[in-house]
Amino acid sequence: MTQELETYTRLETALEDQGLRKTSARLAVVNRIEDLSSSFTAEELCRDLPDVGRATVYRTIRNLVDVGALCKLPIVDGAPRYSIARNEHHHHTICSRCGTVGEFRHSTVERVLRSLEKEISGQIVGHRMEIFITCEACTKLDDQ
Amino acid sequence: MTQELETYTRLETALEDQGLRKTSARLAVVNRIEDLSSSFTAEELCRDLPDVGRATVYRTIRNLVDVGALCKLPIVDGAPRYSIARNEHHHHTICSRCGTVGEFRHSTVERVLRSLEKEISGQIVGHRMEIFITCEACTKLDDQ
DNA sequence: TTTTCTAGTGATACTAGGTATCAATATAGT
DNA sequence: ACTATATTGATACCTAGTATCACTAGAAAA
Repeated sequence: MTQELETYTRLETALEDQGLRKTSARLAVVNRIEDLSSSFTAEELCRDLPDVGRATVYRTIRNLVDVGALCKLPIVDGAPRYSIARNEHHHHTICSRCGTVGEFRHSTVERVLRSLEKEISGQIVGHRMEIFITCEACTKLDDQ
Repeated sequence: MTQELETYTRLETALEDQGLRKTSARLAVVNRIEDLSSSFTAEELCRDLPDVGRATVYRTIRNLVDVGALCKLPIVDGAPRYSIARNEHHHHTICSRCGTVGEFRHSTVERVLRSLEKEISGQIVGHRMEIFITCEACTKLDDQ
């Protein structure tokens, strides 16, 4: 009984929890996502993994989104970007230059929602908040 | 000099302000949008206006979005929905059943942003907030 | 370890949503 | 009415994503 058993990554675990087989194709997708450490589009992932079929890449992404391991961020005028969900409930920062996605939590957002309940007709069932930024790396590029 | 001069709608005015010709195709698109009184997708508009070419419908929508007369709301797993922008700065409610879009303004959202500036690395250049609801009409459908 | 059953794969064809092209046409100014 | 040019819309094309289905590989039983 070694530490090896602990080396399953959180995405691998997400697959297991779904009762999905750990196939070489799925592991390739999952490993690539974890190597990226940033957000990505489905097509980018396909390009990075030419030996995995497009259909499989899309299917695996969908599995991971369904189980909550990935967030799918709709992008106006572009393909949705995916990022690993690190916290239970959170919001995103998106760099409008390079597309890098970050996470933040803020209790005030939830408080805003409660106060809005009165002025909104209908029942609130969810919300989404994104903050568009110029990230530090892109700001540095400007300064040069 | 009659009141007739006042009958330009806000979308017609938006076209004029762009220096765009008021062609019959564009007026058909604009009138249809104003008749709708709700949000719509580009394809819905094409279906409603079979005599206007698809390209023209899409072009006109793009013009109106560019000038700020329409809001383009990205929808996860679906075509973006458009709604007339009635207020300068606002956020949207979206009924997750029927897609109806509403507007709301809330000063607290802006206050949240200011307090977030400290904990976010990079410069905030914009934001977006959407509240997903079950609207009253859809709630009534449930009750039956 | 081989067999067997089923989940998974990936090439292909397809769909939806949207844009570029370009000859034909409508618009607005003279 | 004439003319210059903005606009149109049919067409072809593009990107993103899904359905199909014969084939393959994983996992569990024998």
